[in-house]
Amino acid sequence: MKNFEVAQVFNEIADLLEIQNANPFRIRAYRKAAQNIESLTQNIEEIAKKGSLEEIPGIGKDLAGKIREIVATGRLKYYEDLKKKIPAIILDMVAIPGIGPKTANLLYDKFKLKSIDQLEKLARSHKICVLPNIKEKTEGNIIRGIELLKRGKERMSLGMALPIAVEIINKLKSLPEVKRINYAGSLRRMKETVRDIDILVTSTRPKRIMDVFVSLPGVKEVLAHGDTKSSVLLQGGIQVDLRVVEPDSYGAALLYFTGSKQHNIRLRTIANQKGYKISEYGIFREKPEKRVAGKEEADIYGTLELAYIHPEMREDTGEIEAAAKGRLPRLVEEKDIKGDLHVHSKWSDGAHSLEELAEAAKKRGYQYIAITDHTQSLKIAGGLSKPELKRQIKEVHRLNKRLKGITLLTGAEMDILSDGKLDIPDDILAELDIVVAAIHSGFKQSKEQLTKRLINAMKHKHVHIIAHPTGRLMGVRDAYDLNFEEIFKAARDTNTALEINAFPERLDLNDINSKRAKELGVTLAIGSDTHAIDQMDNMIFGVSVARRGWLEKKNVLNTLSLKDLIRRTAK
DNA sequence: GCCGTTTTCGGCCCGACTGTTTTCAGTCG
Repeated sequence: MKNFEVAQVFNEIADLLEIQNANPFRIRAYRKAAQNIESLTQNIEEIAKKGSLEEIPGIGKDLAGKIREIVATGRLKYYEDLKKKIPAIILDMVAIPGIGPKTANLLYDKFKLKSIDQLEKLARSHKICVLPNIKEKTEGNIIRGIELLKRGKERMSLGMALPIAVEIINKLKSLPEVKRINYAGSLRRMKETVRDIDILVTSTRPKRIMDVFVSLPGVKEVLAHGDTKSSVLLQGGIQVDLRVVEPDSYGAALLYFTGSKQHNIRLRTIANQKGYKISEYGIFREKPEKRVAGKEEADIYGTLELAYIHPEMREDTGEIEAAAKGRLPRLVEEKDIKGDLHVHSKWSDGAHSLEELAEAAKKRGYQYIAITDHTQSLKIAGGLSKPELKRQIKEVHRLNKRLKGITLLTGAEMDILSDGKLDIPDDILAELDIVVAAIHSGFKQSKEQLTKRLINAMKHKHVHIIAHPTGRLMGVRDAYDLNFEEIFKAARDTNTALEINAFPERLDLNDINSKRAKELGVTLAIGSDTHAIDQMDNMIFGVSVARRGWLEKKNVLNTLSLKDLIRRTAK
C-alpha cells in the first residue's frame, strides 16, 4: 500500500463529507491528514508496523485506526459505507468547476440526474432556472464548467508553465502602472506540475492593469474580471490568475498567493496565538488593531519570530518548526552548480558536437561537463560500442588540450542489463572519469528484481551515478516500484550518487525521495540529460527539486570543483 | 477529527468574485 493511495481515500472521504454538509473542520482534518501522508518520506506501512502513526501531524487515534485497517485489509469500511450513501453522480457534479456541494445536492434532489450529459441538456434547454437562485447566467456557467471538465484541467509541467508566466510578466511589466510583479502559487514553489499560473502585481491603479490583462493576446476566455482579481483562460485551457495589491501589501500578498495552503494556515494559526492576524494585506496586531508589517515576506516571518523560509520549502512538512529553531538548511542554489554530469553528444542521440557542448557549458560558467553518451545495448539511441567509446575517449583527451576554461570529462550512460550487469566491460570503464548507469528496459520486473538490479549496478566498482532512478516520464510512464530504503542505504554504502534528472518530464528522483535520500546520507547529482544545447537550461528545474528536497550544497556532487570532483570519484 | 506555555472542551485562516439578491450564500483559492 502506497502513501498516496491512503491519501486518496482520505481525500475522497473529505469530498463525500462535504456533500453531506458535515462539520467543515472534520472535512479539513481528512484533507490535512491526506496531505501530510502524501508528503511523508517514509512508507506508511512501515510507520504502521512500528506503531508510530499518531506521531504524524494531523493523525490522531481515529485516523490511525483507519490507516491500520487500510494497510491490513486494503479496504476501509467507513469509506465504503459512505460511498453507498451518496449517489456517484453528485460526486461527478462537484468535480465541475463552479458547482459545489450545495448546488450538486439541489440539482440531484430536483432532477434525480443519472449523468452529466443529462445535466448539460437540461442547462442548454433552460430547465434548471426553475430552481431558487439559479437564472440564465448560472445555467451558462454550468455548461461552461462541463466543457472545461471535458477538456480536462490537467496539471502542466513546470517546464511548460514557467516560460508562459515569464512571457505574461514581461508584457505587463511594460505598463507604467505596474510597480512590482512576480509569479506566485505552486509555480513559485517550483512544484513539478502546476494547475494554473498565479501572478501578483503592485499598483495604485489596478483597474487599468486588469483591463490590459484580460485582453492580452492569447486570452481565450475571461473567467472573472474584478477590480483587484481577474482570471483568464489561455489557448489550451491554461488558467492564469492575476491579483493586484497596494505596494505596502506586496509581501503579505506574495506570501498568501505562494502558499502552500497548509503553510499559510500554519502561519495564520501561529499569528493568532501571538495576538496577530494575517491576511493578504498584511499582518495586524489584533487589539488595538494596528498593521505591523506586510511590504516584504521576510517582515511577516520576522514578526512571527521565524527565519525566512524559501518558497520551495513551504509545504508544512517541518519547515516552520525548523524556522522557529533557526535550523533551516542553507538550500543549494543554481550558482553553486559547477558542472553537468549528464550530457549527450552527436556520438549517440544528442544534437551537438563535443566542441559545441563545451562552448555552451563554458558560457554557462561551468568548470566541467561529463560526456555521457549511451552504450551499445541502447541501439535506438545510437549507443556506442566498445571501440567507439575508446575513440571518443581519445577525442575528448585531444579536445581538452585545446579547450580553455572548460574541461570535458570522459563518461558514458551505461545500460543496466536485466540482471544488473553493465553492457560494457570493466577494462574500458576504468578509463572513464564519470560512469553513469541507468535502466532503459525491462521496466515491468518486480519491485524486488528492479531494486536488486539497481543495487548490483551500484556495487560495481566503476559506477559513480545512477541516472533517473525510478524511470518515470510524466504523462507517459509511471515511476517503477522500488524499495527506496534499500536503494538509499546501498547508495550511501557504495558511495554512489543518485541523480536528480533535470528534464522537466522526469525530475527523477523527485522532491520527496531526494529529501529522504539526504536524510540517509546519500549524495545526489543533478544532471540535465541534455540532448541539445538549449536543454542545459533545464538545470534550474533539477535545482528546484533539490531545494524542495531541502538539499544543501554539500549534498550535491556537481557543486564540487573539478579538482574535488576527480578526487571524490576516484573509487 | 485534531489539538493544547490560554485549553482534555471549544476552538479550528481569511478574503474576493459571481449571481442572485437588496444583504447574502456559494464557490474558489
